Formats: sequence, structure tokens, C-alpha cells
Amino acid sequence: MSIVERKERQRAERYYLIVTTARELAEAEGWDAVTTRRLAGLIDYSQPVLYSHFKNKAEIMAAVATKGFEELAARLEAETLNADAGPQMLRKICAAYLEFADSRPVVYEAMFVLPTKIKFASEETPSALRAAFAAFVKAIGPDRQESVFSAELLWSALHGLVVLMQSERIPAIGAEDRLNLLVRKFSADGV
Amino acid sequence: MSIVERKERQRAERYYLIVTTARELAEAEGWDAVTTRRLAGLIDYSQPVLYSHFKNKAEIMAAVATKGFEELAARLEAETLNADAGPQMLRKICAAYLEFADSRPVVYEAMFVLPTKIKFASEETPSALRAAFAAFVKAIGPDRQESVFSAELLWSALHGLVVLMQSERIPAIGAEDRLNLLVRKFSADGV
DNA sequence: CACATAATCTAGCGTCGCTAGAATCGAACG
DNA sequence: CGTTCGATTCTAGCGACGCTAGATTATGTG
Repeated sequence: MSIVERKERQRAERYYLIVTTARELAEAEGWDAVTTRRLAGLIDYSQPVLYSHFKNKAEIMAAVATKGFEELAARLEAETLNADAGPQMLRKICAAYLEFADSRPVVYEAMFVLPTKIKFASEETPSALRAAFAAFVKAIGPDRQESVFSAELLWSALHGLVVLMQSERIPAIGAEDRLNLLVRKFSADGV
Repeated sequence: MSIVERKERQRAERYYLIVTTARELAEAEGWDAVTTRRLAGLIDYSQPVLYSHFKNKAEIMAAVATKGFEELAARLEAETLNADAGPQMLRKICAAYLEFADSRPVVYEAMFVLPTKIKFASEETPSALRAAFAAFVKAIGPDRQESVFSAELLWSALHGLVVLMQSERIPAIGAEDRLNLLVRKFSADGV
């Protein structure tokens, strides 16, 4: 079975190459620049090869998004380990989320803005995505009554900040102040 | 000058027809279905006529968005008149914002999600957009120290709720609870 | 009625996502 | 080693996109 194994390995390598190249091209010139022709050219294969790995272009972007979920989950979980529950952890998690969005804007876009077939908040949700959300719940306080709704609201606020800033609908100036406000409002006792 | 006036009036009517038809088609089948060919067909003119009114397709969508800003501003301002400042007004304004997004999802998308050349938070910002934002500031409490940052944060949270719900990234169930939480967090004293 | 200008259309360019069918490669076997 | 045949990959092309140049038609003017 050695030959078969080698072929499978080569296919896996090419799959990885496609996903990585798609991300790099998107990071360099935005998702609009990621056309199947350019992507195929960059990996030195013809267009149809892409379609032997992915059903369509959206699936390539979904693969980039999936890798992004894993990275985001890792970053958030790291923060839950390095701090006690409470305002400090909350702040670190929020800051880590914003930092991720800032450092990987196009991956963030694929994960949370562009149309996707990835299921959220369901049985089919990727485990990395569940883990990322769990970090929010933990930061909110896992045993509070409405902690899931609170976590969803916190995530919404962070996501709103990210996309409105990235699209220049709210000014870049004041990002720190808005983060401070957000943490204050979500760590206030009795709410 | 009667002939010239008639021509100008007819041009204005056709402009209005294009914008309205674009919105209706988007509402029926989404923005992807709004192609210049279909739009031209619906108004019984050829494609190039669109380009005698608008520089490109994005400008047509921007015109839909601009009308949306006016409607949103009107809805929010109505709420600032019908209630005293405080938690009640805050809740009404938030609810009105969410109701607008829910009733006109594709217009909302053109206003706040899709790439746009409309300037936010600058001197060139359309007056309707400024008025809508002013309603948030008023609801937060216009004379508070960080009321602009607070209003931006509130808007971010609302926008996050809207887009994450519309893209089915957070469940439809619980919308009321999340709104209640949001109002509580933003009306808590001392924050 | 003839003309000039403005309005509108036909036809086409380059690019997109995607795919059918031809061409090529490579492992297996006589 | 040479042939065969299935798997792999490529060439070429389809229909649709946004947009536009140049031909054509309509319209007001002398």
C-alpha cells in the first residue's frame, strides 16, 4: 500500500498548499483577488485541480475559516488558563479576540462575515468554534443564570466593534476606550 | 425652459425607478440577484442607461443605503421624542434599531455590511446618518463623559446582534433576552 | 423639411466560477 | 521491456458578470 499512501500524502500536501495559498493571497490583496485562475496559477496547477479537492470556491474559503477557528480557540483558551475568572480574564479574552481580528482580518472575514455553510450553535458546529465560545462563557462566569445569553451579547459587541472598525464605520481612534467600557459593562456586579 | 424641466423631471423619475427597483429585487432575491442586466430589464431600458445615472453598480447600492439612513434616522428620532431620557428611551431606541434591521435586511446590508464609499464619522457623513447616531448619544445620556464612546459601543453591540443573527451565527431564539441584557448593561448607574 | 444634438441601443471586451472531454501519466502485467 | 488501462491533469469553452465604444434612433431647432 506504499504507493497509495504516497499518493494520499501528496494529495494532502496539495490540499494544504491550496488552503495556505488562498489565505496568503487574500491577506495580500483581499478575497476579491482570490480567483480560481490566480490561485491555480500560484500553485502551478490548472483550475480543475482545485475542484478535485473542493466542491467550489466557497469550500476553499470555508477551509481557511476552519483553520482560523482553531487558531482563535487556541488564543482564547490560553487566556482562560493564565488568569483567574473575573474582570481580568474578561479583559484578556476580549483583547485577545480583538487582537486576532486585527492580525488576521481576511481570515476573520471568512469566519464571521462572508456567507458560510459552517453551522454555528448546533450539533454540527466545529469543536474549535465551540471551544472559542466556551472561553467567553467562562470569562462571563460559567455558573451565572444567563451566562450563555451574556456570552452571545459580549461576542456580538466584540464582533460589531471589529467589523465597524475594519470597514471604517467607526473611527480607529478610541478603540482602547471602547474596550475599557465594554469590560466595565460586562463585569459590573449584579447584572 | 419647460422642455428642459420636463426632461429633468423624467430623469429624476427614472433615477427613482432604478433605486426602487434595485431595492425591491434585492428584497426579493438578495443582492447577488441584482445584476445590471436584470435591473435594466425590469425597468425596460438597456444596461447603459443605468450608467447614465450612476457611475457603477456600487453607486446604485449606495443610493439604496442613503434612503435607508433616512428611514432609520426617522424611526430612531421618533423614539427620542416619545420617551424621557433614561432606560425606557434606551430600550425603545435599541428595539427600533433591531426592528429596522429585521424589516429591511437587504437595505441594512447595503448600509452597514457591504463595502461602501459613504463616509462615516467625518465631515462628509450624510446628515441622516449623523442624526441616527445622535439618537444613540441622546439615549445614552448626552452629557456623560464618554457618551460618544458609549454610543459607538452600543451601536457595535446592536450591529453585532443583527449580523450574527441574520447570518445564523447566533440562534434566533433568545433575541428578547439579549436585548434585555443589553439595555440593563447600558443603563446601569455608575458606568 | 433638413439638420444637429441628445438619448438610447446593439454588440462586444475582459473576467468570473465552473466543467466536459481530450491528452497524458504511471502502475500492473504478459 | 512494451503494452494496456485506469487515474490524473490539462485545454478549451460555457454562460454570466460589470462595464463601454460606437452605431442608431429620437427630438428639438432653424
